[in-house]
Amino acid sequence: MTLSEELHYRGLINQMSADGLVESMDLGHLSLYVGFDPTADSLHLGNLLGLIMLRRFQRNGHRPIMVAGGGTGMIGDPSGRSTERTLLDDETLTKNTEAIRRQLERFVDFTGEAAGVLVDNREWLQRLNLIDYLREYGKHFSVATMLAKDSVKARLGSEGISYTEFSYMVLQAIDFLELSRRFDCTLQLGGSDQWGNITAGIDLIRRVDQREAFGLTWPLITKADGTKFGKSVGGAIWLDPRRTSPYQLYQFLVRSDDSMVLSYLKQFTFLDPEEIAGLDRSLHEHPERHEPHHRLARELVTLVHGQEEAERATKASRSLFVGELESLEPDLLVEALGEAPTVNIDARELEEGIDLVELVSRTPLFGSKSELRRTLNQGGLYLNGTAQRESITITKDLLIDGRLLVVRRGKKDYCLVRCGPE
RNA sequence: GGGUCGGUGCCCGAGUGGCCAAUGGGAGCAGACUGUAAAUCUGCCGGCGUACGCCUACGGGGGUUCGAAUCCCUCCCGGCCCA
Repeated sequence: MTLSEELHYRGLINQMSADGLVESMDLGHLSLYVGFDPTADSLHLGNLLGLIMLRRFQRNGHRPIMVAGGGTGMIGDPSGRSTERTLLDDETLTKNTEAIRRQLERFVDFTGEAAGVLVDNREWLQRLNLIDYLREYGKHFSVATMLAKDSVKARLGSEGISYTEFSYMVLQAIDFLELSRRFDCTLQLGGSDQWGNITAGIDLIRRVDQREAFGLTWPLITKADGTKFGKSVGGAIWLDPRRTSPYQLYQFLVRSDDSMVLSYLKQFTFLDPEEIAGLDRSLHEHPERHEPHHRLARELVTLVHGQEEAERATKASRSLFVGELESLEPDLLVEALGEAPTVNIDARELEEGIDLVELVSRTPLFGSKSELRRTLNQGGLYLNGTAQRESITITKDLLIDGRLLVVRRGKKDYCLVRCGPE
């Protein structure tokens, strides 16, 4: 299967700038880039597809270039946003860019013929001065064309857009031009919301250097309800394990909708079509086994955090959701709940006994005592696997192995309470 | 700068002197069903207290009133129209 066929099969092509792209794509030896803006000090699941795309191309002999947007990040991309961004200060931006660079480094191969490249566009964008910017680049942009971009149109129809954000596409176009000169980069990839920015670059390269460049976008990845993939209620799913633990990432993926899981497997993993077909069968014949879901979770946690963490997350998930957690060996229990939040309490407090509500309010499981009481009344609070309907007094004899309590909210949220001196 | 309409709980959006912690929808949470899925059904959904209750809240501040999200003044912010 050629690269272009594969991308089609996987549902990873939304738009392509020219038919000629297919041929050069299938021949190999292109240099291509994806940009990552440092809006936070970690990438999130939404950025993952860009990284995976670069890998797919690299496997087919193309050279991947990752651009950390230290410069563009100073302006703020209006694409896909209904509101103006707050400008990040220099210090934050530098810190974020550094953090993101470190994450990016782990995703492509920097050796071999198609060795990857990592650059920060601040390198060239910061050197621009206003007069040069307007004379050298601004002159090539038609305001009418800029106004016609979806990202701009959408904003004009809602809260408006500042001149600063309006100019964003020019900066991204300059990036593409710069990369085409430095690395002979002739292809830019991005999510579908990047189309306008990408074509701005293609146009600039044609006007200034009379060269042909290409663009390719992948579709917006959504959840079954139509909202963006990679966001949970609490916010984004991060690639930094300190923000989103491997276990949480695993769980997020395992809970993917049946209706979406196959397309996620195609888009996010490197499994071949036969294997995916097998998982498809499993989904239909034994939906309760969640095989595709676990495979997806396993693959991505491995990709992001490595083999070892993936093992741990898998094991923890299996212990917590298959079979009786409370019959586990205490040590295994601690191991399985290693990813869950843990609170410590002093053994002396249990001498007199402590109120269940009081104890559980110290866990991060509930936002307030009212919420906790509500859940308790509704039978959604479990202590050592048994639903509690009203507050009880906790004493030593309720401890598992004389040292542990397992608190659970609903079906999925655990907290481990350790009791000891400390 | 002038005119005008508007700013309500996580979001949308009713309410236009007391019955308003505030209708409704969405999101969220819990329960039932199941498969850690979807759909569906039920309950909850500002905080604190088991509870009669108290506190905080309808852009900010001030005022009228026994009583204000609702009336008045003022300030801030946004839409539209005029300049």
